[in-house]
Amino acid sequence: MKLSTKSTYGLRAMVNLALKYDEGAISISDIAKKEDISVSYLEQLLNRLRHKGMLESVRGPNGGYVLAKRPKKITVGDIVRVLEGDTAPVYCVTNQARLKRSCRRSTTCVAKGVWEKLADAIDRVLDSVNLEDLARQAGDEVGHEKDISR
Amino acid sequence: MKLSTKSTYGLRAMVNLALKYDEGAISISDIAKKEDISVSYLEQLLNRLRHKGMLESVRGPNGGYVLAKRPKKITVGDIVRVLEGDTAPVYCVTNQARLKRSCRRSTTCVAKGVWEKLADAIDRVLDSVNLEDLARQAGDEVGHEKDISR
DNA sequence: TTTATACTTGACAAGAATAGTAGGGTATGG
DNA sequence: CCATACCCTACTATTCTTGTCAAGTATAAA
Repeated sequence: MKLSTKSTYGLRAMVNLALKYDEGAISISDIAKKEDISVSYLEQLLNRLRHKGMLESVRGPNGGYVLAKRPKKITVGDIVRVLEGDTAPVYCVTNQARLKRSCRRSTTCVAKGVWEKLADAIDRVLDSVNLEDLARQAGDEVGHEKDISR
Repeated sequence: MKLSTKSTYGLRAMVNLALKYDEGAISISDIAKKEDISVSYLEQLLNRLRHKGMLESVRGPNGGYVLAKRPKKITVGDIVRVLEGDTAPVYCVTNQARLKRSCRRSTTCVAKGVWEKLADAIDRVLDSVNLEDLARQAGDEVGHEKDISR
C-alpha cells in the first residue's frame, strides 16, 4: 500500500515546474540536480507525463519541459494516476477498465464496499490539491526562510 | 499503491470468523476452501493476526481459530495494519517509528502535506468499518438470496 | 554548417516484495 | 496412540521497482 517513487519524484518535479511556470522551459538535468533524482529515471517519468498531456517539451539548447496547463489545472491525482497507473487500492474497484479484475467470491463482495469507500477517499484527497497550492506553499517556505535569515 | 492479497485474503478470512463468532473454533481448511485460498498461505496470515492479539487458536481435532475480541471491536484498519505492516502511502508519513524514513529535500516537504492528508483519509476509512458491520452485510446478502430463491 | 545541448526511445538488470510451497514439529480429543 | 489441526521455518517463482545504458533526433547558437 505504498506509492512508488514514480509518484513522489514525479510530483516533486512537477512542483518545480509549477514554481517556474513563467520562466520558459526547465531542463531535466536542472530538476534532477535540485531534487537529487537520476536524470535517466526522471526522463522516463516526465516523458510519460508529456504523453498524457500534462507537459510540453522543447528540444535543443535551452530546451526542457513546461507544464502544458496552468498549475491550478493539474492536481496531484492527475500526476499519480499517470505515473502509478491507477489510484485504486485493489484491482476490483479500479475505474480503469484495462486494469479491472473482478472476483466472484461471496465475502469478497462484502469487502468490496470498504475498498470502494477507500478508493473514493483517496481520489478525493489527491484531487483536492493542485500544483498551484503546492507552489504557493513552496514559495511561502522560501519567504519564511528569508525572514529568519535577517 | 495496491493492497497485497495479505490484506484482502486476511479480511475475507476475518469476516468468515465474525460470521461464526458464536460457533466455536473454525479451521483454516474450512476458511481456505470457502474462500479459495491456499491453506499454507492462509496459515501464515492467521498466525500473524494471532500474534497481534486479534485471534485465538485451539489445537487438536475440532480446533481452529476464534476472534479474540467481539467483531465490533476489530476494524478493517486493525487487520490491514497487521498484515500490510502499515497503512501510510509513503514512508515519510508513517506513524510507526520502525518504518519511518525522513527526507530533507525542500520540495519533498511540500509534498509531505498531501501525503499526510492522504494517510489520515485512509486511516479514517479503514477504522470506520468493523467486522460486525461486514458480517451484518454478509448476513443480509444471504437473506436476500433466500428471498429470491423462493 | 557545425556543434553542443537536451529531449526520445527502447533494452536491460539488480534488488526487493509478493504470493505462494514444502515440510517438518507440536498439542490434543477420541 | 493416532488422526486432526495448529505451529514454524525455509525456500522459490514471479513480478514490480528502481534504476542504468546506449543510440538515436531535434534545434539553437556560434
